Amino acid sequence: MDALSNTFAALADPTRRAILARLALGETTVGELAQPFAMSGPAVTKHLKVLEHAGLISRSRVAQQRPAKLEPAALKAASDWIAEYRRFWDAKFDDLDAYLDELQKKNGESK
Amino acid sequence: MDALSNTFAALADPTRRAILARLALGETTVGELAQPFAMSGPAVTKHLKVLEHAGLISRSRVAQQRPAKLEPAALKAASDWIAEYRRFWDAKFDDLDAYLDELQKKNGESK
DNA sequence: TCCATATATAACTCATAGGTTATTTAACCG
DNA sequence: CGGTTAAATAACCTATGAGTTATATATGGA
Repeated sequence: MDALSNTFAALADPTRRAILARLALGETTVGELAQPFAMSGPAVTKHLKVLEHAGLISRSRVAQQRPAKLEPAALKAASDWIAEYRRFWDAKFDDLDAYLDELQKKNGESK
Repeated sequence: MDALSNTFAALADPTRRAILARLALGETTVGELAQPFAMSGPAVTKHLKVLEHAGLISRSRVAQQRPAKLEPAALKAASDWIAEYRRFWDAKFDDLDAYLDELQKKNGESK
C-alpha cells in the first residue's frame, strides 16, 4: 500500500489516535499503554506495529522496555494532502495564503 | 464508528482519494467514474456509499443519474484533528498562530 | 405501455483487521 | 546460571472491506 493510505488507515482507529495523543505527552512503553486502554499486551503491540509501519511512531529500547515515540512527519504528509482541499471549505484561503507567503519571507530574513 | 474514524477510513483508499480529486473538478456520475478507474459500476457505488457515510460527499438526482458532489466539512474535521499535532513538526507554529490571530482580527474589521 | 439507460442491491469470494490466550524471546538481576 | 519482567510472536476466531457477476429498481422517451 502507498504511504498515505497507510497513514490514513492508521488514523482510522480511535485506539490508535488515543495512543498518538498519549505519545504527544512523551515516550511511553507497551505496559503503560495496555493498562489505561484495558487491552492485552499483544493488542497494543499490534497497534504500535501499524503506527510504526505508517511512519507515525518509532521504537527504541531501554532495558526490557521498547518505548514508542511520536514521529510527526507522516502526519504532516496527511495534513498536506488534505490542505489541497482547504479552498473548498475556507473562503479566506486565498488571503491566508498570501499572508503565509509573506510570513515565510519574514522568517527567512530574521531567523 | 465515530465520525472521525469513518472519515480517515474513507481516505485510506487510493481509489476513493482519486474520486475526491475528480469531484474537486465538479459533480460526477457513477458512469463517469467507473470508466477511468477500470472498475465495475457496483464497485464505484460502494466507494461512493463509504464516502457519503463519512460525510465527504452528497448525492443528488438528475434523470437516471445520481451525481456525487464534494462535501468538504468532513475534511475540515480531519484537518482540525491533525492540526493539534502541528507543533510537533512545524517549529514556526507558535509564530504562525500569532499571525493567524492577527489576521482574523483584521478580517473581522474589514470584511 | 414498452424499452433503454443509469444506478443500486443481492449473493458470493478472498484477504485483512482487531482481538484473544499461550508460548517464546530478550534483558536485567541475584 | 536461574528467575523475573517486558515485549513479541504464533495460532486462532470473528467481522469487515473490496471486488466480482447477476438481478432488480428507477427514470426518461418513442
